[in-house]
Parts: sequence; structure tokens; C-alpha cells
Amino acid sequence: MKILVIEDDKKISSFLLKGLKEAGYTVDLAGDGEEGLHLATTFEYDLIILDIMLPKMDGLTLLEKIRTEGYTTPIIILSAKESVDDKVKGLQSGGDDYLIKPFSFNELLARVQVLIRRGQRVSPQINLKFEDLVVNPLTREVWRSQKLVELHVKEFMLLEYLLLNPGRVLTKTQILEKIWGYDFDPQTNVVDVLICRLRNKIDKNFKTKIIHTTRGVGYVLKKN
Amino acid sequence: MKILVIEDDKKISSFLLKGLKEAGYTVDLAGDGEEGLHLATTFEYDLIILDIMLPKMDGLTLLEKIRTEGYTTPIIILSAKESVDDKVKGLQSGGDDYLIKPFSFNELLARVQVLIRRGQRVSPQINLKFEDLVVNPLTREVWRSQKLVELHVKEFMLLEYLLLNPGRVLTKTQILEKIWGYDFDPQTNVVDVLICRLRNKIDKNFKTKIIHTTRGVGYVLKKN
DNA sequence: ATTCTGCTGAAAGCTTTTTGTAATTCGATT
DNA sequence: AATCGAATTACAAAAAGCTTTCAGCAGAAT
Repeated sequence: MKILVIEDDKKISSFLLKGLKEAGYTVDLAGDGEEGLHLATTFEYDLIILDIMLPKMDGLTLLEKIRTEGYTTPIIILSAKESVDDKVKGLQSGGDDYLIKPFSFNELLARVQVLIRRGQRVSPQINLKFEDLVVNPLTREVWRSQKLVELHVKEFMLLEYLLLNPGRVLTKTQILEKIWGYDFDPQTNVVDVLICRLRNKIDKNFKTKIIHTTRGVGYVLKKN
Repeated sequence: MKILVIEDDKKISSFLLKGLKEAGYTVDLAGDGEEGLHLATTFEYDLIILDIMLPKMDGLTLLEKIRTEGYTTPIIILSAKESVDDKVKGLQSGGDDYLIKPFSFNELLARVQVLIRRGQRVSPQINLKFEDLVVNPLTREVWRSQKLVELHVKEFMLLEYLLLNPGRVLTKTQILEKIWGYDFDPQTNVVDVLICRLRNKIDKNFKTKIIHTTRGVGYVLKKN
């Protein structure tokens, strides 16, 4: 799950980065409006956190530009202003939620989770399922054949990515980019290692394997 | 599907090569503008990815030369510059799309697919069919008479090439160039071997053969 | 502040699969 | 029958994937 934070105040942004990463998200940071617009329209994010007061291009303008270009990524607006007027403007411009500074991180996190869940359209049921594998994205619990499996953060992200694309072959490059980001050393074998670790936990001790290798291409989630 | 990448930055080019090859494309690489122009005007490509900043001949000049020579191959421009001006210039000079570095590989891949699809009739989203042979380019699954057949990467590429040209005789040289690229030893018998291996999988155990030899010319996909 | 724990990524070695070469056999055409 | 291109086969080389180990780091616990 990738989040873009557009915020110029260093103190707040580092606070957000730290907290969101701990919660298992991949986070990119933009320090001003222009950079924010570029990142938002170039990469795929699952959510954007946007400060209204920004250098170079103010948040509302940015928000409108993003929306008029057709992006539907959920956006949470941060604002120092308390006026009802601003809140209305923000939501009318295409914001999905609105938080007034100072805010509690837990409050933010809760809303992030709500919006990301909504954006994934996994509804009406919250759990992701494939065969006898059940994943609850909200609580990050994973069961294989009714047995609870403990996954590390990256393993969970990989499994979630696979579950959102059942039957489709995902290349190593796609996985690398989804989980580590675009600027990761392409020579690395982290993907192989991660696949191995995930298999040890969700395939190794079970009869039917669900993670399969398509040699020379990538990996697929399928039965048999 | 053949793609030409014109890019001098080794890190980026190796990243692109890897990703595009994984996605099933044949990729040639040019390290500077002159080599790029030579390859682009000598061989047939389905798409060109062109960096603007290049040694020996800059990308825009190259682009104009290619276009004035009458080539209509779709071209994606890569640029480090963010200015709207450059974007406009690039698109006016004959570029079909414009990406700013750093860019996401998935983003690039999506645009590559859009442009390549635009350039040809068959959409890669839809199954390719010939007689009782069905190929799904997305999941890379192949069926002959409802029986799933497992193919290696090169075999798959050959079959795809044949399927996109049903009834047309493809010479060994065309096949060699399409699948291995221009710089492969012309003495080799890899094509014969590959044809043999492909036949073993999709013709051998079936009544009707669909891969036929035209002696002295090449191979055709047809019934009888 | 220090120690402990556990997650992650790099690297190396090993296994398996795929691919290319080369030699041989086959078969059509002359 | 001789010739030439094509088909087949066996083997070696290369590539891809899997697994394990280790060290660095970060967070948690003390």
C-alpha cells in the first residue's frame, strides 16, 4: 500500500512518515505543490495526504488539478484553518476527508485505513480469500486452512498484491516496484527471497500450493 | 513485439531491459543518438523508447530525423526536465507520449501496451485463437483442444508471432530477428530447434497440424 | 543508555530448467 | 543416387530460481 504525503513542514512530515511506515505503508514525500502534482500523476498511490498550505502551488489548486486529470485516488486534507468554509471548499474540490491541525496520529491512521479499504473495492466482504487462504487487510491476520499464520510486513504486502491479482502472472519487476518502489536496485534478489519466505509460511506445510512460478516471467496465485 | 530503447544511463537501461523482457518483449538497446538512429531506420520496431539527453545526437533531433524519414513507429520520450515547454516540444516533434524521470515502471508498461495495441489490430487483452488453439497473452496460458500446454518463454514468443500472422509465411530470418534481435549469429539453427520444440508441444499429439514448413522459405500457421 | 530481539537485504552456493550448439538423421527435390 | 534444407537428438552452457547464512539495523525491553 503506497501513500503520498504532500507537506512542507518538516516536523509534521517526518512525524507522518515514521508513523505510516511503522503501520506498514510505503510512503513517498513531496515538499511542495509542484512536486506533489508530479508524483501524484506519475505513480500509483493508494492514498494521498495533502496539506492545504504549500509553497509553489496551494493545496486546493493541486487537488483540483489532480481530480480534473481523472485520478480518483482518495485524498485526506490537512489544514490549520478551522473554518467550516474551508472544510466545505476542500471536500467540494474533491477531498475525501478533512483533518484540522493539530491532529492525533491515531485519528489519522484510522481514517487512512477506512479510505484505503474503500478504495480497494474489496467490499462487501472485508476479508480477501483464495481457496483456504483468508486475509483480513484491516487486522493483518492471515489464515491458511483455519490456521493463523504470522507474516512480516513485506510478506504481507506481497501476499496482498498476489491476492488482488489472482490468476495473473506478476513479474518480478512489478512486484519490486509495488513493494520497494521504483528506485530499488534492479539487480537485487529480494523478490526471490521474499517469495521463498512467504512460501515457507503459507505453502510449505500444506498439501495444495497456491504460489506458483512461471519461469522466465514471474509468479502467480493459482491452485494446482 | 520488438522495442528499441535509446538510453545512455546504464542503470536505467538495464532496468528497462529487464522489465520489458519480463513482460515478453524483445528489446534492442542503443547507447547513443547515432546508434539509435541507425537501428531505428534499419530494423522494424513496434515501439521506441527515447531519452532526450543523449551523447552524439540529442533526442529531439533524433526524433525529428526519424519522423522526416517517414517512420511512424510509436515513440515514448523520457526526460529529466519537468517543464511544460519541453513536453510540448517533444510531442510536437513527433513523440507519442512523454514521461518524466523518475517514472514508475508500471506506468511505462501501461503506456507501452496502449501504444503497441493502438498500432496493431489484435488487443493483447483478448485471447488469440487459431483453430482449436487458444492463447491468453496476459496469463500466458496456452490450450490446444482444451488441453493446457506449458511453453517456455521463447516458445511462447514464437507462437505469439505466428498467431499474429496466420497464413503468412514467416522466414527464418524474420523469426530470428523478431525473437533474438538483430545481433544474433545468422549461422545458428536455433529457429529450427525452436520450431521443433514448439511442434512437439502443440502439434505432435494432435491430429491436425497447424505449423507447416514451406521449404526454402520458412514456416506458416495454417490448417491441413 | 544498554541489551536484546527480530526483520530485512546482500550475497553465495546450489539446484533446476531453459536454451544454444553441433552432430546426425531424415526426406524432398533434382 | 546425390544434394540440400529441415528435423531431431544429445549434450553443454547459461540462465533462472531456491535456499541458507550472515550482518546491519531498528524497535522493544530492561
